[in-house]
Formats: sequence, structure tokens, C-alpha cells
Amino acid sequence: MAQTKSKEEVVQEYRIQSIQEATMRVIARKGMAAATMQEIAEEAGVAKGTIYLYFRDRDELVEKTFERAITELISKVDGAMQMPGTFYEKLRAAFAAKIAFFNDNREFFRLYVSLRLPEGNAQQQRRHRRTCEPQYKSAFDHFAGQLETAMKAEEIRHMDPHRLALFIIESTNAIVLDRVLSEAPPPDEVDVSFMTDLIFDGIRKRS
Amino acid sequence: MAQTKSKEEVVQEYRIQSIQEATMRVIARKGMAAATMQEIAEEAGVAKGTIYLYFRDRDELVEKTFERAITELISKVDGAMQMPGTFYEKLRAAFAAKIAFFNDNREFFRLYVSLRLPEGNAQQQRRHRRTCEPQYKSAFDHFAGQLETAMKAEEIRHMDPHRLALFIIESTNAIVLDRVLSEAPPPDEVDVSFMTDLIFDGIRKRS
DNA sequence: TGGTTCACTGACCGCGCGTTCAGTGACCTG
DNA sequence: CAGGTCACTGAACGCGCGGTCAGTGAACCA
Repeated sequence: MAQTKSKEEVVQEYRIQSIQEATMRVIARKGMAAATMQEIAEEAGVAKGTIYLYFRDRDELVEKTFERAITELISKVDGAMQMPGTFYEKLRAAFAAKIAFFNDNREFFRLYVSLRLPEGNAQQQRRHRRTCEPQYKSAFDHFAGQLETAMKAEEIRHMDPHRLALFIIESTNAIVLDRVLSEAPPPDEVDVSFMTDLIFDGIRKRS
Repeated sequence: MAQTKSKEEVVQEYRIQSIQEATMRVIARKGMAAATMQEIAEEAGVAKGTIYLYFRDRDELVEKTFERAITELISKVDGAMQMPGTFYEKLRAAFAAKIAFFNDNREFFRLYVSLRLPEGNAQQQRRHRRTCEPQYKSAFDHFAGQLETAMKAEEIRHMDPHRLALFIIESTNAIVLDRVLSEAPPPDEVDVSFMTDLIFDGIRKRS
């Protein structure tokens, strides 16, 4: 019974998970700055003090919650890009994965968008930069690398891969954000097609 | 001397302006949530209490500061879109205007990006929605209308104009934001061309 | 020049937050 | 069943914020 999970460990993991899920829901409702420990505790159905048994402070709670979610997002999108097929098909699959992820994790978007411009005091911002940004940055560079490969394989036009990565990631973020904020977003397919076609072919009238 | 500006009015306007400029600088440094009245007062070279002679509370200060800046941005971008020429030329001019504005108003970007996802308590968010969002929304709808006109004139492909407006505005925001955060952004021309060409022609390899 | 005004100041207040820790009771153990 | 353990609780604490207001002195007036 030494190498398997003890009963205490199972309970502990369950607590951690339900606190993190509550954190996501509250941040989604109120935003990063207005999400209080009191409300997170109520949402999770525990006392405020209990949270501090599992997380050192508020910063660590937010940080760990963020890590768990973004790791999942990155692996899903990257998995889609690894599928066999043309670059167009890969990109389309990646967009579909991204939209599907946010359909299932509507709560996550506020955390996600606060990535690029962290709020809070100077110390929080430094911490944020140390922990969250590297993950985002490496995923970003990875995507830029894939774009560069596609350029070399003559699958897409040549241009600055980092600028292009930024453009694609953020423009799709905008659509996803709009979907999350919207009461009744269009079907996944519509937005996936819209984004893929627009990025591949632009808005110019074909002659 | 009744109908011209009195000395007091001149002083008053100067105070208001310097407090608003200080507000922009502090928000740019620290972010919306971490910008305190104390620090804004120090930055403006006045006492904290003085700010309350000109603005009812913190919310009104931020709101008025935002209004002043976004009005200027909208008029510049819209002015560029009104110039004669093809739609390609108009869009290019609008992007150039946007980049030029943020070159001159680097401080404004944090206020600007916080538009879409306001932080703060529920009351602040409601206020924010009432005052800032309508301006953004009307500019947004206006742009969507211009896109629709261009579609009807067969200058660009047909698609959902609101989705397209969102896509264009936010993707160019991403580039602008990156420029503002960057120590040494590329020359204006490079990014203007990049954005315009990408949006017009996409990434597909031409056969 | 003495009196009056008023823009400005900054010490102060109350509030709400993150964080703490003495207390509690369910559960295990012998 | 008595005694001990420990995950959990929530009242209480300190801090830092937005906001206040009695006091101050420069500028102006009679």
C-alpha cells in the first residue's frame, strides 16, 4: 500500500481541484482583480482558511490554476498541428481545437487574456512574468517555428514568422473572446471556416 | 473680458490636463488596478486631495482620461478612412494612422486594452460599460459599415462584416501592442505593409 | 496694510482585502 | 470508550486603499 495513492492523497487532490475550479469560475465572473478569496472559498464550499492549507497565498493559487489550464490548451492545439495533412488542414484543426477548448472552459478566458498585460502590484507582475509568461512564450515560439517550416516547404508565403504567429494567435483570440462573451455564438464550424479562410486567402476580391 | 477665457479657467484646464497625463503614465507603468491615487498625484506634482477638486472620484478620473484619448484615436483613424482612393489604400492609411497614434501615445495602450475586459468591482464594471464601451462600440459598428460598403462595391470579398471588423481591429491591436511593449519596434512602414498585405492576401502560396 | 478668499495640502478615517491561528469536532487507535 | 490527531473553520488582525476636510498661505481687494 506504499506505492499507491492513500486515501488522504485522494482527498487532497480532490480539494485542490475543486478549489482551482472555483477560482476559474470566480475570475471568469468578476475578473482577476475583483476575485476575492472569500468568494472563491464560498464557490468551492470551503472556509477561507482552508485554501491556505493547499496554497501558500493568493498569487500561488492563481498561478497554479493558470498552469493547469494552459498546459491542457497548449497540448490540444499542438496535438492538432501534429496531425498529418496539408498545412491548411493542420491550421484548421488547431483552430477547431482552440474553439472547442474554450467551449468547455469558458471560465478560463479572463485568466488567459490577462496573460499579456498582468495587473496587480509590482511583485505580482514580476512573479507572473517568471511563471506564466515562459509557458506562453515557448508555445508562441513553437508555433512560429511551425510557420517557418511551412514557409520553407513552400506551403505558405514567406514573411516574418514571429509577426505572423502573433497575428494569427491574437486574431483568433479575438474571435474566441467574442464567442465566450456572446450569449449565442455561431456554430464552431462557422468561425473555424471564417478564421482559416481569412488567414489563408485574405479579403481581396479575386479577379 | 467676459467671453474670453479668464486666468482661472486657463489654470484649471492646465491642471486637468496634467493630472490626466499623469494618470495615463501611471496606468501605463502599473496597470489599471495597481495605479493608486497617491502615485498619480505624485506623478502630477500635486497633493492627493487636489485631484478631487477636479474629478469626483477615481472612476471619473479614469473615464474622462480615457474619453479624451480614444476620441483622438477614433478621429484620426476615421479621417484616414475618408481619404480618396481604393479600399486597399484607405485601409493602409488607417493602419498607418493607428500606429502613428500609439507611437505618440504609448501610455494609452493599457487603458485601451482594458476596454474589452474591465477589471474592478461590479459597480465600476457597470460604469465602465455605460461610458467607455458605447464609444468603442460605435466606432466598431462604423468600421463594420465601411467594410460592408466595400463588399457591396465589390472591392473586397463578401463575408460577415462584424466578424471581419473584429478580426481586423484586434489583430492590428496585437501588432500595435507588441510594438508598444517592444524596446525597438520595426519602422512603421514595415508593420503597416505587413498588416495590410496579410489582411488583403492571406498566407496562401500563390501558384 | 489688514482682511478676505479660495486653491491647495496631507494627516486622517473607514472599509475591505489577504492572511492568520486558536478553537472544534470527526475520525482513528489501542 | 478515552485520548490523541489533524483537516477544517471563521472571527480577528493589519495593511493599504480611496476618499475627506480642517488648516494654510499666496493673491487679491478696499
